[in-house]
Amino acid sequence: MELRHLRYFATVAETCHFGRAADRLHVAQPALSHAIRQLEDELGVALLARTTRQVRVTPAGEFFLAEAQRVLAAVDAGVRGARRIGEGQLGLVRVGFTGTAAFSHLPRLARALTQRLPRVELEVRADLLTAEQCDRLRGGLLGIGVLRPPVTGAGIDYRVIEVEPLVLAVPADHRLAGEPVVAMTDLRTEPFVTYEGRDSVVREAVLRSCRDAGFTPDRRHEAPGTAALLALVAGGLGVGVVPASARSLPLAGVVFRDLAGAATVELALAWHRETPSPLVTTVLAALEDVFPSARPPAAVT
Amino acid sequence: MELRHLRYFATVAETCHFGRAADRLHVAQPALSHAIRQLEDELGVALLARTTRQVRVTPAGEFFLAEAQRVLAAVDAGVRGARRIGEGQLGLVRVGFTGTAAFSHLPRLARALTQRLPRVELEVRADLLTAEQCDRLRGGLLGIGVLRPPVTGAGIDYRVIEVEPLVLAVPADHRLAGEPVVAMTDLRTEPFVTYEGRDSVVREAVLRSCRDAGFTPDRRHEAPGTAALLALVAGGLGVGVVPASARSLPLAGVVFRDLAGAATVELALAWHRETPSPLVTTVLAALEDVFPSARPPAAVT
DNA sequence: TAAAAATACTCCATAGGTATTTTAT
DNA sequence: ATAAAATACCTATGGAGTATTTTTA
Repeated sequence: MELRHLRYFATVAETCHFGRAADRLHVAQPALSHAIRQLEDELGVALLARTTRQVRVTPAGEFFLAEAQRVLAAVDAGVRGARRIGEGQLGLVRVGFTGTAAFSHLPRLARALTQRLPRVELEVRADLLTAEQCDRLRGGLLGIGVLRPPVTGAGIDYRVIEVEPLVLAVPADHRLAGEPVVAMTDLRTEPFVTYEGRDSVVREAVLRSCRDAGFTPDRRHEAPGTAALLALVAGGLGVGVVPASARSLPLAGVVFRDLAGAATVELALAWHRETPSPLVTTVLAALEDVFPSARPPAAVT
Repeated sequence: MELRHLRYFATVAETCHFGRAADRLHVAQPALSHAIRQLEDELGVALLARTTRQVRVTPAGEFFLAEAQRVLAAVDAGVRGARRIGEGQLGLVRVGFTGTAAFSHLPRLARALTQRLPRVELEVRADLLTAEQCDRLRGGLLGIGVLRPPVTGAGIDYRVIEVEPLVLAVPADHRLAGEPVVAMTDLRTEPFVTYEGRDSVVREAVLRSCRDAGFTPDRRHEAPGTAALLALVAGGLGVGVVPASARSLPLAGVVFRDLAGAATVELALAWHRETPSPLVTTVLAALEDVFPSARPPAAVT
């Protein structure tokens, strides 16, 4: 038995007329008679009760028709689905985010995705450092990473979507809270709350900024993420230097001030160069105009 | 696309090995390579990522595999179902019953059917007179009738499964309630509760019995069915003459007594001769030893 | 008698076979 | 070096076409 038999039978059963069914199927009438006969022989049941003047569907035919229609519908669904997946319009993307990007960029990304690729499901893994994301991209555990260059290791392509200045976060009652702009050098004597961990790109940018301003910061406390860091700042335990996108995480008792003389950090979309799954490709393409490149694309070996 | 493609793909995807899949499918390996290539070309998607050393299923392939399996399962179900229907082992039989048969014979019939043909559904239409059942059998509204011959009209075959004597139903305090056997002639002066309607076979048998005993009954009341008739008897409104199977409908205040000199009535399984649907045929066959013929089969034109 | 399904017969497209090559580990 | 998929090529089955017959309403 082949799909041909089911297609032929379904059409004949629906029209109750071999000639018209043959027309619809673009085959000659004897081909139909033959195929239906084959089908009935294989099943050992009459599906159609036919005289030369009328064709009726038997109870067995009625039942088989229902199944045949299910089958043909399932085939159709399979074809469509497979094609959609092939075009990257259906499936599950796992997207990783660095700390603050989860707050500032995730909402826009999610909204854009559900609007443009409604059949693509989004799975989010937040609070991943750049190095962790690169590993997971290579391992296929992530499809796309929202991270801060430079990327570590080989095989990762990325596109910078934002160049953010570092800004100052101080308690609302801090002496610098009143200044519209603060210079890095003003922070020489301040106790710092910094990000913890060796691999944090922001942490490195902050330390570099201090070095460039001619001092080594008094790192009084460390926090595992931006939210915790700001909480410590609100508690008056020190000042924080964080990416501007942290402003989308307002916390009572913390004010943000522009920082003159501080480094910038970048935010980029990254993916594994070797496995350009159609899903990731279309998702990246769909995100092109929501997150345009902030600089010409760059690749790192 | 044909089922062949789905069968081949499913097997390769399950084994992840063209050679072993070819063995399982009893075809040569190049045939598989070719068929899968065809399928992928038609879909425009790679379903299998293959090197000469390993075969992996792509996400599109994963999805398509699931659909293919659904399809193959549905085809199988369709084949099995159609065959079962062809053999009459699946489907819905509508069975009609005359008044008392519903109480005396329906339980046994239903039990036998669910046990022997568990996939056959039973739809019961009770309280149908013989003439009504014959019409419905001819019209295809009933598959089988449990009725009292003689059948009316042409095209109905039947098999007598029971020859029942008529018995007497009297109030428990009636003068005849004490007799072990009552003769028809003893009823000459009794008020009768009879079945209503012109076509009732039992009613005619009762009237004939009275005529044979030399009297015309005093038909004081009429009831639309055995249950109602017995209720009137219990109420002391008269005596009833009913088929012996009415004994399976015990009612407080009514006692049954054998009747000497009364006619017998038959109970038969009847079906439409022209449309011997496999369902009806197997059901009748399955009922053969639960309801053996009480006399050699008879046909009426 | 006429419409429509079945049958008879022919042809070529293609499914599937064998032999061989290519490729990745 | 070798297992395994792809390629090349060939054969024959059978799907589908045309012409015709059969059937029944």
